[in-house]
Amino acid sequence: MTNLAAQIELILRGTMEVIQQRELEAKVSRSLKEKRPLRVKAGFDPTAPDLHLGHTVLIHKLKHFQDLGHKVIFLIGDFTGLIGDPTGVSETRVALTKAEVQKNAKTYKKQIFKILDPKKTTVVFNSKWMNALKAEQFVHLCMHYNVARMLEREDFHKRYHEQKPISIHEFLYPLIQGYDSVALKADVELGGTDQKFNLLVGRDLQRAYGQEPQVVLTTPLLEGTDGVRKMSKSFGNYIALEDRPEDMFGKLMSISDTLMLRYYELLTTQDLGQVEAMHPMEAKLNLAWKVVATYHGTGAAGDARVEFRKRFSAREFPDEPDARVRVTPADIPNPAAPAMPLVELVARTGLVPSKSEARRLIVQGGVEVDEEKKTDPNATLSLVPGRQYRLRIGRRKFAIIEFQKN
RNA sequence: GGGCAGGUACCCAAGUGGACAAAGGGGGCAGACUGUAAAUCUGUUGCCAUCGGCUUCCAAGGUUCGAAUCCUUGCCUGCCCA
Repeated sequence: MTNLAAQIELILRGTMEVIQQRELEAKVSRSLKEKRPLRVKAGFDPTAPDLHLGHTVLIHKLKHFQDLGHKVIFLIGDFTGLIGDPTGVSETRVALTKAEVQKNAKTYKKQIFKILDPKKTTVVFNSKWMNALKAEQFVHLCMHYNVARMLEREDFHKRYHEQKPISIHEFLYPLIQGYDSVALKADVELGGTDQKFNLLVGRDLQRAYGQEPQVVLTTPLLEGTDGVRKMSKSFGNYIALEDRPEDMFGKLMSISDTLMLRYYELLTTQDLGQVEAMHPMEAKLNLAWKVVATYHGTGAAGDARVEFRKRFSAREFPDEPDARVRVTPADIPNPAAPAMPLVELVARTGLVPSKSEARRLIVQGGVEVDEEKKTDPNATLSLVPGRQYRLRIGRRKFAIIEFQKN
């Protein structure tokens, strides 16, 4: 097992807040002494997941713990999912049905094991102990927290003062999440920064149940590809786990160098010193490869890399164009001298939204036919039967035009 | 239920009878530059077309030679009062 200082360094890498660092050090050093791994918990609400890289920051942090030999407990909140986390919302969240929860839980499991080692990961569902809890025990649990403290929470506070309804069951959410920590005897719990309150309730409840309180570690929100706002589907700056390998690779290659380091920090276990020593472009290629390999396998990652080199580095025509257009004599007004306006051809690829856009691209020098730039918007391409024409449209779109006699 | 302020292109936002396909910013796209990037600079950003035309400013009506702009109704949003 790795020594204390090295462990702490990796654990703290990229984290927002540790409560308390002293406790963390004590726990780690005791774990070293007693050769007993820490129990590290992270819970996931199985709300409909369109998972993107931003969601994986937490999972990578778990991976760090796993690599250090600690015991990772991945908790799927199937019971809490039925309540709906009130964190950050301004009105009561619609609860999921059991079937939805089950389905989403499955998706989660599939995705996390692309990062975590399934053999070393314990997956638990909190319905297991929550369903077994008797009403009396449940009331007892509620005795350990009070309303005033609940209302200190910013979101509840706001809703209360705005006289918006807060349903009693929403108060139960943090309690149950906290009770999960008791049930699991967690040493450490991870969560996003917005989860801080819920995580802290865990500490209080553990104390109330005579356990040593867990250390709370919060992870930051990952910046999206624009490098500024948090990664989110609604900002369109996200990289989805189910993005095509080439898209994923391309998106990763177009991030800034600064953001690249951030992604290394939060999405890999690679030593950051090493990364900084690399040529930035190599480092970026490496990052893109790693990420794609994680979600699509090394084969796909290799292919994506080759493809990227071709398209962008060498500016070569790719093996597979984005579109193929077949032109037949029926499309030609004058079959004696087969030809078609370039604007028309570009538009027919479907890679541009309109003819106006095609015209614009041509004028701006964004269109090439067989490696030759065409800038005349009124140009016409003579078509030789059976011949293929290679069209480059803009930075990254390629099409093949074929003229067939029949 | 009452009052007030609004709803403009992908987003924010100006425009308050004609010169408006609609300022400005953001974002997008293209070109230059580069490391394939970022930053920067330049151009471009409704549709169709050779001049030019066509459809847009929440929706539906109306006034007018002419409306994003004025009127009516409806729908929606924010704030205030009950």
